[in-house]
Amino acid sequence: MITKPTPVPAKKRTSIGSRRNPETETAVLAAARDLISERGYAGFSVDEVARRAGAGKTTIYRWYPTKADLFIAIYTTERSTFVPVPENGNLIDELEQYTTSLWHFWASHPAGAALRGLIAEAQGTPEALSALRDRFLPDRTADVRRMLSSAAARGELRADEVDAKVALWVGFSWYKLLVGELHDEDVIRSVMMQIAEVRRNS
Amino acid sequence: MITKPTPVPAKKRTSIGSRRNPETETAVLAAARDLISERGYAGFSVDEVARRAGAGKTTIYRWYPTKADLFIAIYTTERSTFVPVPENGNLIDELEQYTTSLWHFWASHPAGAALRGLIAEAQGTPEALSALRDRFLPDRTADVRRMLSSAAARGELRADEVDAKVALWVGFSWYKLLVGELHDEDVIRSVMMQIAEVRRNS
Amino acid sequence: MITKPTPVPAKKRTSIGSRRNPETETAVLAAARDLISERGYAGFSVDEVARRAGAGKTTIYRWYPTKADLFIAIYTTERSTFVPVPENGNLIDELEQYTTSLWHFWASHPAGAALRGLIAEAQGTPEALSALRDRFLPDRTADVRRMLSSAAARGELRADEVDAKVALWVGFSWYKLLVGELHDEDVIRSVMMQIAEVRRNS
Amino acid sequence: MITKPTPVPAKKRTSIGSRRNPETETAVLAAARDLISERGYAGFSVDEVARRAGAGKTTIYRWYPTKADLFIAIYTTERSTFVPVPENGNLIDELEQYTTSLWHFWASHPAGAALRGLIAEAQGTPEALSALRDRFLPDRTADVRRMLSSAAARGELRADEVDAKVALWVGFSWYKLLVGELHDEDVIRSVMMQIAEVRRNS
DNA sequence: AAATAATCGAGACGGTACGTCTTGTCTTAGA
DNA sequence: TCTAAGACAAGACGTACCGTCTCGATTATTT
Repeated sequence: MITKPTPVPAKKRTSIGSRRNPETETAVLAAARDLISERGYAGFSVDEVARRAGAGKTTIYRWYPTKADLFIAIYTTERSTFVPVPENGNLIDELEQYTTSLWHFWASHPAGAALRGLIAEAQGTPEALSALRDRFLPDRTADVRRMLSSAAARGELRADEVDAKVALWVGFSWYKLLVGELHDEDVIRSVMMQIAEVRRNS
Repeated sequence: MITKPTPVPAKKRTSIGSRRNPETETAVLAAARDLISERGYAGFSVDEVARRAGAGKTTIYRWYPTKADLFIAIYTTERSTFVPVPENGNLIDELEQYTTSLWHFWASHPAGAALRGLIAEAQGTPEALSALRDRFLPDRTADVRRMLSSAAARGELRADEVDAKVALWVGFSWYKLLVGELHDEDVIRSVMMQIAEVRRNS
Repeated sequence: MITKPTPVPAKKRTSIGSRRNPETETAVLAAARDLISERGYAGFSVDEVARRAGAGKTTIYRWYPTKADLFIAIYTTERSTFVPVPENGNLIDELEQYTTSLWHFWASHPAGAALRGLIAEAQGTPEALSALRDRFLPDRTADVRRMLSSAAARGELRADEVDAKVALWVGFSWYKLLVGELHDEDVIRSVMMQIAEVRRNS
Repeated sequence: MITKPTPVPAKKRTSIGSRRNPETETAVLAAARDLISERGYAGFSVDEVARRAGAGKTTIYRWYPTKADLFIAIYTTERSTFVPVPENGNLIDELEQYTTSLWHFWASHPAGAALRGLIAEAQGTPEALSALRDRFLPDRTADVRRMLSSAAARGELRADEVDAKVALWVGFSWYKLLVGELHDEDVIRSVMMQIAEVRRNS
């Protein structure tokens, strides 16, 4: 009763036969991106994506059997473009720059909302949880892991600390994303210094 | 879809007048606790809580205008009972014991699922987000903040590090909760050592 | 969600002890009248009457055990004032004037909506049906019956026709009320002539 | 609270694609018919129809946007089968036979309850009122109008009386239906004679 | 005066219906 | 074989109302 749901399918697309139609693929992803950034996790529905994309629901479910898969797809497009991986030999600077870039990316692109959706979804269904943990996380923490490993190789920290530090970094970034405090960039540097700190406690 | 929905309202309760009926309150909370631990966030519905508690939906909505409020209520009961706050003058030990207790609590009580639900809910609705950030978090991080502040008072770390360390601790614990790795207790000690580490980088 | 429901109880009334409070009685009836004329049958609720009247629901239910009773009460006040019973020895004129007055009354006072509500209510609950048939109807058709009986006494129609004619008159008036055609006064005269007609068929 | 709500979906029906499923259509109408005749207007709910029919509520609302539409659908099935239109050249006999058949139909089939529900519903919502007046009535009074017009063509009554007589007939029949006096068939003949009477008053 | 009894407002309560929404499955018809 | 369209069962959402109930205050009558 509230919203006229933007029925505009722009153009008519039809099947191109027994191969996946790339136009449709694009349209679905674009619609999903728009929707998640307009309305957030609540207000995101497969029906609405289909409507906006002018796609059949079946089509969407064929490619993305789980909402989680769809969120991952939304997230993945463009991330590498927008989050450059710095490499200047100074771990703290690298971490700070990378984290800042990432937060900007999250705040300014549908990807942030998509990740929030993915995490939320994972709290409900086991498939989404394993998609998050097994398919999403390893890839997405690779950059930070590499920075830390390089620093360890340079002797700046101990190799057996890397895992813990990665977990700390992911946890911190997610936490700020999930409570909606991405604007709070001032804390980044001091936290990254903390993470970069070599441990001397027994 | 899966289970016979447990229609059994056990006993008949009647109103005790125009003041809140504590029996009903108990029944609702108990039903909510059971439900979230049986079925998780998906599968948790106010309808079902009402059905199990033998309560009217209106009653539930009267007390808990938001699902978030209900989750907080589920979480809050018993937490203090089950998560003792250690105090032995050794920060790392305190953090380790406390975190371990908390993870046990999360893993073994509906509270864990409730917090997961609360965080998920917060990704959808602004009310839930502010409930999480403004009403839930400050209270629930008070213990750790106190431990760290005490340590700072003892000169074991710098006072201006406390906030960052609290955020790191919360982020890390949430992260492990959200990806379902609470069983992975081995990492706790090394991470707590990292958090407890005094920072010497500029 | 739509309407701020006009909560204003103007003044605070309190109990005057172990006797019925006439102020409250007046307030309830006034609120009920206002409500039914503002919102019609749907949109009429005891809750709202209580709210507007500043009365307790229990109080209302004490006096009017059934919604039907409340409708009858709304209807009854003022009817005699507004619907004069003509008496001029000409049956057709009497019927026409009386019917016209009645339709005006129905159209311009809450009473019309109240009767519609009463009839609708009677389709749902047996109590309302018997209130309508046994307590409401006999009284409210007495005037027309008297007109017809007088005409029969004057020899203008047969005595055994009266019942049928009363039923025809009631049916016709209700019908026009129920389909919302009270404005259609042009038909009144021809129908009343038809009703006043003496029957000559065997 | 009274009755075991008969959940029995007998068989599982599934979608037959992007066309309306006639099995479902039948099941919904059957359930609606049963329900209205078992429980009457109060006690009739879309929820319960859906439950009994094993249909989704959305499906029902798709076909019958208004309860009024559903009532009309219940009413319409089978009416022509059960209410034959007599044609023997004698207006009074025709009216009497037709009215008697109709009352029997109303009394013995869900249709009667459905019409009562429709009329009641029309007192609440404008949509239902216009459905009743504009979509239901013209069709359903066509038979009687035809009888009267034929009689007028035969010179038995004046053509300009027909409308008034139709209104009288509808009003009378509804009245008896609405006050639950369909068993009172004895009055039919005398009333029909009255209606059939040619008017001689000026 | 004190005790008793009725009446009041307020509103909590268990139920239940409303009409809308979303999910994931399924079918058709067209390319 | 893939597509858009959309029907479908299931059931949750949050709001509204029903009629019953309990409270504590207020008042009139009885003792």
